[in-house]
Amino acid sequence: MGMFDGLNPKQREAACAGDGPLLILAGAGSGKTRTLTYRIAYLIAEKHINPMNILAVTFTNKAAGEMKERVAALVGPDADRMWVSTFHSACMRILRSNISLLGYDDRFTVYDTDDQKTTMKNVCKRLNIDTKRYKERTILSEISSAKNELMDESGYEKYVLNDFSKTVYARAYREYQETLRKNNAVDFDDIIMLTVRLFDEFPDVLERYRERFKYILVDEYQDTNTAQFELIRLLADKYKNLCVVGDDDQSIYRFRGANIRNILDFEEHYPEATVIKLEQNYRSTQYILDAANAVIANNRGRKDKKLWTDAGEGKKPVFNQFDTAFEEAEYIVSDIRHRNKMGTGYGSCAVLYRTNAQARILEERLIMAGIPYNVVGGVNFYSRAEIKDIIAYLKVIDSGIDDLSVRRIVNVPKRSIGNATLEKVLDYADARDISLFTAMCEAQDVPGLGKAASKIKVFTDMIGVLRAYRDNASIAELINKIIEMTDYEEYLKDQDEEKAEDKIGNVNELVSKAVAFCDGRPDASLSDFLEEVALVSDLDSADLTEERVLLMTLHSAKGLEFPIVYLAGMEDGLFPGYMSISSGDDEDIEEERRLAYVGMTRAEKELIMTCAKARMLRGETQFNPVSRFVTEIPSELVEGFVPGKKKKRPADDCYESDYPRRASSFSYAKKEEKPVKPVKALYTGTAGLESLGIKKGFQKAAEAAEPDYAVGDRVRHFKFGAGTVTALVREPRDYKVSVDFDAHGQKVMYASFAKLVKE
DNA sequence: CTCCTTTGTCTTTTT
DNA sequence: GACAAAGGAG
Repeated sequence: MGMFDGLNPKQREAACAGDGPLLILAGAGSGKTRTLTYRIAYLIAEKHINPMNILAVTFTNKAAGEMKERVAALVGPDADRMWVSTFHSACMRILRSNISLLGYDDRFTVYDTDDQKTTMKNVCKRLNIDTKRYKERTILSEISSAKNELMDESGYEKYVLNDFSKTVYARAYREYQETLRKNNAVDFDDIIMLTVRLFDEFPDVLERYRERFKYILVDEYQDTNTAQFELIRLLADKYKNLCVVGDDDQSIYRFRGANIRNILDFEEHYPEATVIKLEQNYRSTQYILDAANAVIANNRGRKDKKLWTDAGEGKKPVFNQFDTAFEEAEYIVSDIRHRNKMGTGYGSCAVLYRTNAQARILEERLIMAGIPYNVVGGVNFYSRAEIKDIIAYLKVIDSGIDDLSVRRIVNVPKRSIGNATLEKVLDYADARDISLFTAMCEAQDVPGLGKAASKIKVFTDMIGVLRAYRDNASIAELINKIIEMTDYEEYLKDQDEEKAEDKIGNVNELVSKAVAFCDGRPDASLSDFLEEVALVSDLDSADLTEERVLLMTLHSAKGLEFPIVYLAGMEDGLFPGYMSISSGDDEDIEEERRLAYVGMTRAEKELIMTCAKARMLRGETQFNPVSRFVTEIPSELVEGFVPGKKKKRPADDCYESDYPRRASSFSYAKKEEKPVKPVKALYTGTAGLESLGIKKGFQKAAEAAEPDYAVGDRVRHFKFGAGTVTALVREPRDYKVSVDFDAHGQKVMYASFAKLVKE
């Protein structure tokens, strides 16, 4: 069978495995997507499965698009009839035709993170929840976790009975959910949870989809959360033709509910499962793989596997430490420029980092050096204010049920409709149980409005005109009409002359996106467009083919590969992040380590790791030691001096002896080490840290030690000088200390970072 | 009602 | 250090 000649024996075994549950453990760069694609092709071409009966699920739209394309290349247009989509868009499709069973209108909208936050703010106001004590974000993430665990508001209330500190969340959850329902909206997590509920409560619906999707394939299975797991389980339970592909070592989305146990316990869920391991790596050279293997080996409870390659040993990974983040960026940029002179294209280089904030300093240096680059991720295109404004207009034109959108645009641009007016209309709407927009249409009946009623009428009339206009115009034309009727460009210029140009550009970009969306599907409705927009991120459209250096977070880099990879900011406190260090939960550090593994295995030919001794973080200079992930690499596998590298120590008894020992944290060199200065010409030298009056070393943040000062004591801060302690509050992870500084006034800071010295 | 100033919070990561 | 939200003045 010629079709499968391009696969290695293991890949072929996986692609051509028989029916029943199948787990493909695919290490980084082992041809995972390729194997999955061929498996689908095998089902269609060899087993003559009707493509209609196949459901392939991925996490990103990009992955879905690529897979569909690749399958089409193998089996032809038949591929169009199968579902290849993300969890979210698959569920959206199911909900669109069935959500009325759950009591929602089938023209429901999807709230993004911003919308959720606004909603929660209103909820807190209504329930008199003190948002100083319970932040909207915290409440929302609690609700999100609950939904990822399939706990609806009633379930959560029961769960909370054992924990009174959480009753506030339970109240907020219920009110939040009611608000969403009133607005006929769902959030991201609802999309999955409601689909599961639909299947639970309506077995006939489930049965229909079970018959439809006789073959199910899931990519990146290690990133599924409980709700997604349950969804797949329900669908696959009848025929059990479930093929999942993943790598437990690349599970990096625990923070948003991914449950690594889903992949680790697959064989327990499906005892009859076939398991195939893909361990041959086609991406990197041996040194890089060895280094990555050495790091990930420090994690416990992983599926045993070891990547190998026949690509040759290649070059050793390189490590360099610098005095400041500025010098680090300088080095990376000059190294890229040097390589470019030697013939390496800019497009071959990628700089990966832990947090988006690190991009800025790198960008500055790249601009100065005149090197073309792209930053992937960061602020999502669709969450920019100007785009959200236009989308809100579209949503109101489309349905008007969604109060949130109405409130967003009612006074944008300024129409002299303020909060007081809005509150009156809102009261009127509440009393009658109608939507805000409907109430606004009856503004003349709303008591106490006075002149404001006519202002509202101008607005509702305009929406009316736009609605009429929509009926025989394309979406792009409609957007242009909105801009024209609202004088939106004028509004942007009034706001900020400088930024206006960019923003107008973005709005035009949205028009192009609308044109592209309608291209090839003339019957697409406004609702379809809005749905697409809700589920798409601009990560999906990132162009990786240009000859530009790419900057992105480690998370965004998953699934990609580059000849030259820089891992910047390899510092304990940044990567692994401060949060994961101080949480005291090993799982957190392990997740960060998997992230390091993902980063290292992106490199094909060369891996360059860098870090800085001092770095500006949250407005304060932080001094961090070399990342433990660097020190976990055996020195014979690294080029360059790793300071603070510990000697092997006798095993402590924290861990069972058959697990690799976790590297101990926060060991740092006691003696002064010479800074690595690979780029002598650029290195300007910095005064020693000590001269700034700072004690060297990283203060251990976990288990905050009680400060040796108390309220009323005189203390000294390295930057703010002398002051008096006015308050000392114990917080879960640290002491929060308030100091009244003689020269700088009142400051509140965390004790472990403030490094206050008692006088 | 709007504009301006001040204050506080934030930095993980995103479908 | 950046940006949003809240609060106060006109």
